[in-house]
Amino acid sequence: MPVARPETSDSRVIAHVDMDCFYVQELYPWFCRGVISSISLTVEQRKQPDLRGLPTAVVQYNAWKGGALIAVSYEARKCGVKRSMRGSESKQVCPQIQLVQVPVARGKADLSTYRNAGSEVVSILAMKGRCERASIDEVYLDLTDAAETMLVEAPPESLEVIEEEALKSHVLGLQSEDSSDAKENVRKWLCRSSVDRRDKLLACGALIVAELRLQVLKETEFTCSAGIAHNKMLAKLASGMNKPAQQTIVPFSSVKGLLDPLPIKKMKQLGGKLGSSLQSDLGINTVGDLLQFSEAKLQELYGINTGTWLWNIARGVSGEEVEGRLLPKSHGSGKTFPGPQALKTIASVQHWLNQLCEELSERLQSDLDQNKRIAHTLMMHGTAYKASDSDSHKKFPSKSCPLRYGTAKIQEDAFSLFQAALREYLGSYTAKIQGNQNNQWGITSLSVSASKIVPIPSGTASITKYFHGNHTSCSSTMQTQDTIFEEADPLSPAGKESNPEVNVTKPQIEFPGGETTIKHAVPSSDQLEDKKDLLNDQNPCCSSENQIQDEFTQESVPLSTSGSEHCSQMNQSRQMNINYGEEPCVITFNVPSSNRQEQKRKAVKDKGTSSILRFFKNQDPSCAPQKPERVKNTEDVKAPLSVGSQSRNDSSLDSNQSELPKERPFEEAGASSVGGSSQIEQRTGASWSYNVDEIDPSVIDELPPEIQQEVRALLRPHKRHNVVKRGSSIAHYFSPTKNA
DNA sequence: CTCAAGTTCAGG
DNA sequence: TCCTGAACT
Repeated sequence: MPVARPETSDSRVIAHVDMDCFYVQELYPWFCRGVISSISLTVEQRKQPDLRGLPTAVVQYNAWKGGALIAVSYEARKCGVKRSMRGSESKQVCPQIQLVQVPVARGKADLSTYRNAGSEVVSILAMKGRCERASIDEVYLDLTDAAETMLVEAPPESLEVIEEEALKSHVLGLQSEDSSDAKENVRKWLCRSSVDRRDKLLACGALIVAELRLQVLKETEFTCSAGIAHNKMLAKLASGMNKPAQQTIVPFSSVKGLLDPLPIKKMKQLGGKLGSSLQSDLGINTVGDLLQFSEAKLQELYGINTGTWLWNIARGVSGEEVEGRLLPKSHGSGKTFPGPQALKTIASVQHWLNQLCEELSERLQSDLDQNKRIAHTLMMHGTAYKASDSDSHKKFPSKSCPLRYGTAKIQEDAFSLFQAALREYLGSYTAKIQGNQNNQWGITSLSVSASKIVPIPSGTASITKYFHGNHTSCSSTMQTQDTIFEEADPLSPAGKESNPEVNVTKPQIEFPGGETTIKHAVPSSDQLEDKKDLLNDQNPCCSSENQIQDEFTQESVPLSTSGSEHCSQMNQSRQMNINYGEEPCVITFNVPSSNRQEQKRKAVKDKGTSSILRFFKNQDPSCAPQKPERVKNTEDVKAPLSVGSQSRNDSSLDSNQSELPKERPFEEAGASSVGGSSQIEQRTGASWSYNVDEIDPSVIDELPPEIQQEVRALLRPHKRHNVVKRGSSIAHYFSPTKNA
């Protein structure tokens, strides 16, 4: 008999909150699903309040056929306007339609407004429990602790008044939802005193979520819909059931009734190919239909992990943790160049890469300033076609390299990556890469992204500010800053006391394959002939090589001290770099703070431990990677930043030519080819010896909590889905073995 | 085991 | 559509 398994997850209280906009929703019901649309609408409403109630659509670009619709208003739909129509097409169907444009910057859509709006809301929702930002407008909350606290200190039945908002909850399985006394029924349900503890916890969770949603409304004018259930999957499912601005509770006893008739494609990971395979392979349509298949059978068909996952979700079981993460793991910027717009010259590719990198760099700088995080990997991806040629089906490869801060360097590195990729794409040495009109290739999309973002010690914030404050006025300080982070230890996913040697080999880790690979990855100078003015005397664009070399020198210095302290090198090299960069300033060496040891909630989490002390208070601030305060918007520094960065960065095809020479003097003075490293060596060497005395070179546990958290997170990239822990029968699902 | 690169999925 | 981001292989 298929029954949802209790296991440990059943007493958790998980909420999924999906933003929408209530007052907007009444006017624009189609906007219920996202802050993106809501925000753009709000902005537009302020500008032009007349838009209310009119057939409206949000459109991206208008160059070609009026742009692409990303959101269509209810009124417009009545006119027959559909998503995936072109703007001009919608005009034909609905001449009076109002088209609102997504902001454009650097020739591409700019979503920073929406990202910031999402951050605004997240910062409020994150206050009552562990919060995971699941997308630009969704979060998961683990409210277990808060709900348990509430149950002890102020259970619903003890309250004289229940929030109106909570009374408007939908309780799956509760009778007479639409009767006139629906709220009274909900009240009774919430206040039942002698029931399953799990339901009482959900009731507490519902009260908390209701309050959170009200607070979001008050402070941001956005509304949210929410689902409250015992795991993420169910919460997510529930949050979409009553929109907008409503919340839905899934009592344990209603899980089966919810899932059994649910079309399989509605499940979170089954909307695509896997869902289709399920339908065709098994001839099923609902989640309930899945119950008849054994776990072994599902594993046989779809692999160990997926099979087990399927078997579990069909029973409402999902052990996925709510990750305490409010900030994105990566930043990216991309653009497509469909059809005739395909890029056919190196110059045009470089132009667009520069635009993309400019945006990326700006966002990275904001992240650094506001969240004190550094990204360590730059990735470039593109799609391309090849006119004829044998293997025209080959895909354009992605390439990555260590990320160096500074717009110009990012641009330079991204361009190098592109050239390496193009070379590979076209085959070893197809002489004609530099394209003119008669090219055989075209680039139909480009994107750059930054990942492996880790926090820097909080004490260095002042350093960051110091340089940030100065770098706009003087490019030398900018250069200095670049150098700092260029040198920053990548903090690659190593650094566990178990194998400290890994740190020593870090260069290889950062750029596997060693030098040979690197040489291949980096375009050879002869291929840059057409752009030699770009890269001339500088060590030919080999950003990667520079990076490697720098890191080698960086590592080689400490090596001279002793070989036995490798485990601490990671910390110290990081510290010393910062010290080095900060030389003109006052700030003292930053010893990893050992307080705030509550850091890794993992330790406290699993059982609902006695960490229940507060109710309706800021709970466990460590869910925020950095500060318990607000999530910093990632890009509201645009104004001050653009003054410096935009002016010094190209807006034309060959801007690099004017830009690079400007920076080169500093590189040559400080870091060109061999000499540069030596200078760095000296300084870092000095800092090193100093730091060695200052710091107890132990291990990871001595890092600041934020670092620890991040490092451990890197060490434990979560395997696919769920599965309950310590559950007897399904414990083996955690087996590290991968399926094919 | 980790990594880079490829694929899939989900949103607005 | 186009753009963004996460996760799995």
